[in-house]
Amino acid sequence: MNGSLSPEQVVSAARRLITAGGLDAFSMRKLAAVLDVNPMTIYLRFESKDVLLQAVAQASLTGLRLPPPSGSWIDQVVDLAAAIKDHLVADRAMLRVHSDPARLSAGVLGAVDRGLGLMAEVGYEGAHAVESFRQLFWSAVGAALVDGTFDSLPGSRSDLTDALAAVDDHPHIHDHATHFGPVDANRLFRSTARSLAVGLAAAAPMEIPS
Amino acid sequence: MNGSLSPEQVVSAARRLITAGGLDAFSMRKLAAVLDVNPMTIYLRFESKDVLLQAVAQASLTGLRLPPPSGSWIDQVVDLAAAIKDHLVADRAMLRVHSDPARLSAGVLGAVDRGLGLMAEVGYEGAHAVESFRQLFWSAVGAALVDGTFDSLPGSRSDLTDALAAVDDHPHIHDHATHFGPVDANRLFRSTARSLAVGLAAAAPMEIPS
DNA sequence: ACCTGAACACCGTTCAAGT
DNA sequence: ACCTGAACACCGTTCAAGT
Repeated sequence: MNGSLSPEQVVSAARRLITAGGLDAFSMRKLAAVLDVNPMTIYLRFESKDVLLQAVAQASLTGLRLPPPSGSWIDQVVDLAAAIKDHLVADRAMLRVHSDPARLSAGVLGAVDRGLGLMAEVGYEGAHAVESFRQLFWSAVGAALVDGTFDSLPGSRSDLTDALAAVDDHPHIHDHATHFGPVDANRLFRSTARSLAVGLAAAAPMEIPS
Repeated sequence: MNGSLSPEQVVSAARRLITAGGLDAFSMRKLAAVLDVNPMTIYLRFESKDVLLQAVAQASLTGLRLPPPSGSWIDQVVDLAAAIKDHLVADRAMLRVHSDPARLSAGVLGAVDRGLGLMAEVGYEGAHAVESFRQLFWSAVGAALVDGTFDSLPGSRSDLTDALAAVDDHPHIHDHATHFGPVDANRLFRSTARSLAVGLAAAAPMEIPS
């Protein structure tokens, strides 16, 4: 190893390691082993594990691709939110890391621009357009963070088994017990985004374009 | 120390430690020091750090209190979502831990029951009621996870400074640049929940009750 | 200038030994 | 039966020393 270790090499090796083994199992020493380098050599490129992980998180945001616009206004809103969420989910292992990715990737900027455009189409202007798009954007981020947590909070069968024990206090749960199947994260997010889009459209100054 | 260390003591000390110092700084050895006990004694109560953290996460879900129902149907839906989210945010440091809290607290069950009831009020039945409530519930969980990440993804001023550099490709961002102030997480979530509620109401079989 | 080995102050957890 | 001390196999990071 002599001047041959670029920061990009470090980031991409770290990304591979995290995607393969998760964030918890990631360590500077393992990364050094994979790079066939002394652990301390990495510290010549990145001042700490934290700084390296931020670079990794930023790299993971760069590849967002938007689907071509098609369908009704509501369809387009839902598609956009889903694209954001899906991209974030793909790099979910790194999401927690985001404490300061000040610079945004071109992909994310494209999504922001598309979203603002959609809001403008139904008459949202200025701060209202920003506000409306933010609802969509942060819902997508939340869904991405939540993805994988599904089945560990209300909704899975095992939860309801317990709930039925407390059924005296919870008549509605009792009535709907048979309908609590497993959660399809993707389907659920799309229907949520659709409801959100309908709500945004209803409050918009203009009619929904056809 | 002789038979005097209850699992409850361990959980509540762990909770205090995590709330005060965050999950990253939490360790079994520090917990043992706070409890004035040998680190290994904790392992007689909980088989691993992971298992202990799950018990902590579950304990943190127990205290959810619902606000008294008031206002329009939409107001109530928004209030419910906000209550869930606020409670989760309060214990946000522990949220990541949830890999298997199979048993739900009474507080969460109450929220599920209230939500299903609200959906029934506008005519959602069976699986549709469950589906509609899930949109609300998981939005709240997502918002809770996201809370604190605000200002690190699109929306903060520093982001837009960068975005303006790429302005040729992003006309909508350019037009709205001055409206990207800091994000008020709480206000944003409430307006998101409101849009969601409007969307759910619009698709409901019945009229919104007054 | 660039890299490294040894060392420091931590981890979670195992296990043989103590009372 | 209940607890513990020493030990193992790890961490991130510092820093003096090597080339």
